[in-house]
Amino acid sequence: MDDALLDAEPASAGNIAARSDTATDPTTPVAPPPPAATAKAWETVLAHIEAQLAAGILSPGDRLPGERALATGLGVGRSSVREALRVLEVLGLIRTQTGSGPSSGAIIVARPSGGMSILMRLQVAAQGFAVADVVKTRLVLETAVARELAETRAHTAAARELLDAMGRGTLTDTEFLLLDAQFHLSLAEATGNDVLTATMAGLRSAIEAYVIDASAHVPDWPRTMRRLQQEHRDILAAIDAGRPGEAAERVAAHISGYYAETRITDAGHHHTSPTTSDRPPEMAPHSTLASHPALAHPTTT
Amino acid sequence: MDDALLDAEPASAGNIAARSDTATDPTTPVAPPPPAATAKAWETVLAHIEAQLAAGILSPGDRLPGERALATGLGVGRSSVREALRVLEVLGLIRTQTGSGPSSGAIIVARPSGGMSILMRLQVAAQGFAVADVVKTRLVLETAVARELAETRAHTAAARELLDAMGRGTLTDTEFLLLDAQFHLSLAEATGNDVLTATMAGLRSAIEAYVIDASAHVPDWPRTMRRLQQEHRDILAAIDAGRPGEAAERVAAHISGYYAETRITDAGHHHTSPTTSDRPPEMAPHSTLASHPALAHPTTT
DNA sequence: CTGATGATGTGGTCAGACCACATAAGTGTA
DNA sequence: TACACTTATGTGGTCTGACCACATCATCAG
Repeated sequence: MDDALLDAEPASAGNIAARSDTATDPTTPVAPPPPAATAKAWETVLAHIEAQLAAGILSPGDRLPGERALATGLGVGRSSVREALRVLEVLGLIRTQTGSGPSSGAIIVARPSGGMSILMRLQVAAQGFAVADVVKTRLVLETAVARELAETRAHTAAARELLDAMGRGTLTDTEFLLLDAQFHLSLAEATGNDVLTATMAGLRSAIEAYVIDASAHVPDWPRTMRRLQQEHRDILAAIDAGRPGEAAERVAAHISGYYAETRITDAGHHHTSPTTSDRPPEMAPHSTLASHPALAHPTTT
Repeated sequence: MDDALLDAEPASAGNIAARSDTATDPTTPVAPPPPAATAKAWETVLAHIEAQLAAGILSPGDRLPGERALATGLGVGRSSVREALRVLEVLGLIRTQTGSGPSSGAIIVARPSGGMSILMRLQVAAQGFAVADVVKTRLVLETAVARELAETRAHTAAARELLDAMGRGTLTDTEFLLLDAQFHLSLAEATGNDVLTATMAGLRSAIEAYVIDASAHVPDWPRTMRRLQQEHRDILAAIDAGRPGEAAERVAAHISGYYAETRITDAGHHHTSPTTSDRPPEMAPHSTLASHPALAHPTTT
């Protein structure tokens, strides 16, 4: 059955980004430059795998053929295969592992949160996304999440546990904000909507550095922390009580309140208010969070 | 000034995923295996570029050092550099071009829509995203878009032009749906929120194949097309008249109505209603759209 | 039956070599 | 001098071959 995974050009044709060069088949008369320029080798590989995913030939849990087999099967070099696999890995579609045995090689996983996070994080870093827009979008989504949870009386056990964890002991700002992120994410997860959950995870990840950095500038952090914690309790109470309108309002106030207090949305984009300071425009916070490797595939989802 | 772009370990330390091996600097005492296993070479490259983006050293329009320079500068092989650059390219952060001169090489662009699209499209293909969840999320976002546009009386000229284009002449289903997608996207763009716009583009792209496929099963397509077109006009009218509630309601009805009619949301995920047919579970539509290369970076944004 | 030991196959990485391409510099004319 | 042509030069794109570390599995001695 592995043969199907390597069929580059099935007789039925229609495969995207087929490579006519380097192919040993003399029947196809090269086809001058049909639509656009010739597809790049790594795009061929990516298209091939995407087609097999879309056709259901590959499903989560399945193993991809080895890099060498894919290369020879598609008529490309192994390095091109690797570039495509690297993309798939970062997007959260496959997981690679060295060694031998059933769990080695590239395996389909379909974990979108990691890819969403790195995408949004990098776009914010590269000034493609304004922090203010990230916050606004999060506001829209999380308000809808709270409303839906209240309407459906969804299970919020995970959120409550995180709420309790935030209440126990004295936490540093970073520790609290970590739990805070998990709390908000657990609300999204409670909807059962994976798209929503992954998007929320990405949005949060994109501005995480800014949030943490801003907490240092809050005058009375313990007081702010207590207020946020109380707001969390109120939100959860409104959800559990089945009051959609109140839940949505409280979420909106919670989010916009914090960002207004910390003025996070003032930083980090092209059209930024220039009145804040005279440093080189839009310096990013820290820029080096030790716990922030290039790929922080969150294990949350 | 290119020197800064190659500084792998600035004296201030703190760089993520620093590679102590192959480095010719004997000052750093190797640091056994600090947190986890050694970072992969391509992660080193990615982290290095991300750090420079976050620090503002790299901005849109800037050129990255050449692949060979980057490789020697970071002490990795060129293939590892390429894997990192490939990821950045797919995520819409850089654009590469062969040849010489100022427009060649890798250039920071920060175009998020393409990356968002391929991410969501692949996740749907790999069954990480349920089509129903994509539609639900789109419903939430686009409802908010319509409400905001009506509240702010935003400019909707682009949307109106597309509306007119959809009205002219007789269009095939595919042509109409293409304009339909652009119409909805233009609404998102009108908000000026790039995050929202990119997300909407990704969501649409993820289910585009399903939408087109489903249109073939609509019994009376010209009638459906006229109805959709009328709904478009009503939505735009509500927005231009500044009636947020009505605009939001009409958008919600428009979207959920179409997907209910075509039953698109019945297909394409793990927990799918098994009663529909007895084909191999969840066959994707077509799976090969000739106009659908692996990377369809939309030029819309 | 058990434990050590090698064979096998995986991804991860690097070095080197080409190619196609686009610009820039040089060269030759008119 | 001005213009056309030719030749470097440097870019990404690709392939090949070679290692390495690692994890499993088959083998074999005890």
